[in-house]
Amino acid sequence: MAKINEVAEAAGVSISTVSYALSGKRPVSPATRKRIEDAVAKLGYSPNASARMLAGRRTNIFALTEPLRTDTHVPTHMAFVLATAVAARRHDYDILLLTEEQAVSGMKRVASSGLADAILVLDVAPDDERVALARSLATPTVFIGVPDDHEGLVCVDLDFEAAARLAVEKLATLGHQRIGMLGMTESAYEKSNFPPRVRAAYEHRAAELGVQTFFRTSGPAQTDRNGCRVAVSEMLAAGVTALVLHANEDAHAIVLSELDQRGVSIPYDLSLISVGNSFDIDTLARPIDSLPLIPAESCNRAVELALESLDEGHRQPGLHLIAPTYLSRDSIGPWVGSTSDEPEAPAAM
Amino acid sequence: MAKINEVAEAAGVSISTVSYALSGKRPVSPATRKRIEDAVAKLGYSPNASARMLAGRRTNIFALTEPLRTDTHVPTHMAFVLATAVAARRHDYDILLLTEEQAVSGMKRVASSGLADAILVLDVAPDDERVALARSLATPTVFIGVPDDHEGLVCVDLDFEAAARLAVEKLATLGHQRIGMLGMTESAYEKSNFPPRVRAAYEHRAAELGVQTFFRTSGPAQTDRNGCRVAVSEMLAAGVTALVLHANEDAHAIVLSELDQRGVSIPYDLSLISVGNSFDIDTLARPIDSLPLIPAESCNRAVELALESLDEGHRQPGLHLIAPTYLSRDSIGPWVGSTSDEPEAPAAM
DNA sequence: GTCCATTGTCGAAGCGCTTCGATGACTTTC
DNA sequence: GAAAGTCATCGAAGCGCTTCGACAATGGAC
Repeated sequence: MAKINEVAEAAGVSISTVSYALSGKRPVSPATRKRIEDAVAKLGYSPNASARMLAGRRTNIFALTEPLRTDTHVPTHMAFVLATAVAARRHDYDILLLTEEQAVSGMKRVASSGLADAILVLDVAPDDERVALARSLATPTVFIGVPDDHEGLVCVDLDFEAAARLAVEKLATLGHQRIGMLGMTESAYEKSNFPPRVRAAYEHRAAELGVQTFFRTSGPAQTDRNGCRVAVSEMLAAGVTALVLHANEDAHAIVLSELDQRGVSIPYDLSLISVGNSFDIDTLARPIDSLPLIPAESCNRAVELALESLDEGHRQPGLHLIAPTYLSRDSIGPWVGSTSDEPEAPAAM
Repeated sequence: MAKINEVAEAAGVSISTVSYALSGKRPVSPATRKRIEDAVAKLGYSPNASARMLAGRRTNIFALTEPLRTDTHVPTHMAFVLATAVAARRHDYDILLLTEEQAVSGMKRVASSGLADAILVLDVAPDDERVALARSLATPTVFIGVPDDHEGLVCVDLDFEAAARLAVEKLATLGHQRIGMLGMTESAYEKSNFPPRVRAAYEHRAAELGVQTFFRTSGPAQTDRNGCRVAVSEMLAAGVTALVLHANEDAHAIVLSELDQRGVSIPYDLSLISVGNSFDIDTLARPIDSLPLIPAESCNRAVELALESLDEGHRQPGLHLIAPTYLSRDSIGPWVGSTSDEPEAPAAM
């Protein structure tokens, strides 16, 4: 491992000139630069990370706190971890993992020892204990996900409410007059203020557009196979011609199999849109249109925000909502039922 | 962020005394130690990681290279990542993530910049490109998994061959005289020398014990639902009274559902043992006895080996095979069939 | 009382970089 | 042709620790 002074000697210049040539922070003449580059290549020089951190007061490391909760879908979680790592590397940053208990205690440690320049928070819970901690830390912290109490924090997430509205608009434009939403579990609507807001956005936009809405959860505390089936059948019975899904992968699969079993054809008998899904929609038995939560998008934005907040003072808390993107899989179509105001029995019932 | 000199001043001692008091590398009188501890507590002092790295020539960071291959089971992979992080923290080490392309290029970067003290290699392929790289690096590297060509490397893994032998012994002791193995995919037996060795160990030990063996793969290039079913039915037809599974989770599930469908009762009609499974055996429809590959075990050992190889010179390449542990789930029982040497048709057929 | 160990503490020299201010060597300007 | 400005480069002072050698102060051996 060659050191910077060896490069300087080999190139016949001073140490500082080598540093400036490599960082580009001050101009260096082309001739000198060439000699330095040759020396670097010849010696296989690579700056020592520790020395650089100490002198440069920047570690080029982000800590990633990610307590893998028991009810978290592992592949989705992993997708976020990987997306964060990729996004960080694009800006020459590495990711230090803080898992399990370290997710909290590690944040303190990393902040007080200056091991990381910023902390990225994954798998955010509505009442996350890392919220209070983040407020007490001097190290910039970015939440990927929005906790209920996000006062003073920097948070990134998909604009779920906009996604819900967009889904409603799509369906309304196609003539649907009765639509349903299969939501998350009941407990999700009690424990957090976020799912109710998505539901409210859906209902509010539908009301504006004169569309009648129905709503069912996908189970009491966790996705309930039978509950989902009943929910779907009830909404179909109520004359719903389109369904918005704001639920997990299991619930999607259950709905699809139930519809398949009933001979309900998508999109002819029923239009289907998923909002805020973080799993891969194309692995479903029948891929459907979606307004997905894309890990890469959230993580890129989070990394950018983390970088911004490194410039002291530049630290502006706030919610950063990502505009939803519509992914078409031909699962929605125009409403072709009776033109009466009171459609009673859809074809499939 | 208080610095060490502030602590020294507050305690009325020199900087070096503070350092020694905190590291314990030289004796410090109880009275002085107390004053220093008080000062540390009062100032909330926490040593600066960068400075410590530079001066101490140790980063207390392990790099973890983990390219998530497309055919890797994500939750299993995640279990290894988490186990590594936990094991590292127990020795006061943090984990730096090297994912995707960075899995290889990151190894070089991390090694040449001295960012990590050692590199841990996950998701090892038979012909892993990181093998050659590891040999060229001065940074100690530990493989969690064994590549085909492991000459000169430090590798940790379950002793799969011992596990296979142990499974055979268990069954032989219970009186089984015809046993079968459902192995991995065909391609696994062509591309790597490792699955064939497990098969060979199984066959060799059976021969020693006078037990007749059968063998089938679980598909050509990937687990094949139908292929597995046929394999099971063929082995049952051949009079097999016990089955050893050395396959992925899907294959296990397929075998169980096939047996269930045929009314084959475990362990009365058929004994079942899984060897080297890295998924949670208890999430199967019917948990079965196993000699599992336990992430925490491999990762702990890997971390210990990494630490050992930090003491220069102490670097002894070698395979470190972990003795298998038998996990009972009551899926094996004594052979109760005919005592004839040629059992033709087991009860379930 | 002298000599030698032992113990606790200190000062200073790094670790390998970054960065600031200074200094020549040239150009430009009037 | 002197004053002012540019440009490329250098030297040195850190960054906040660890660690080595030195050195009083103490205690025991004789």
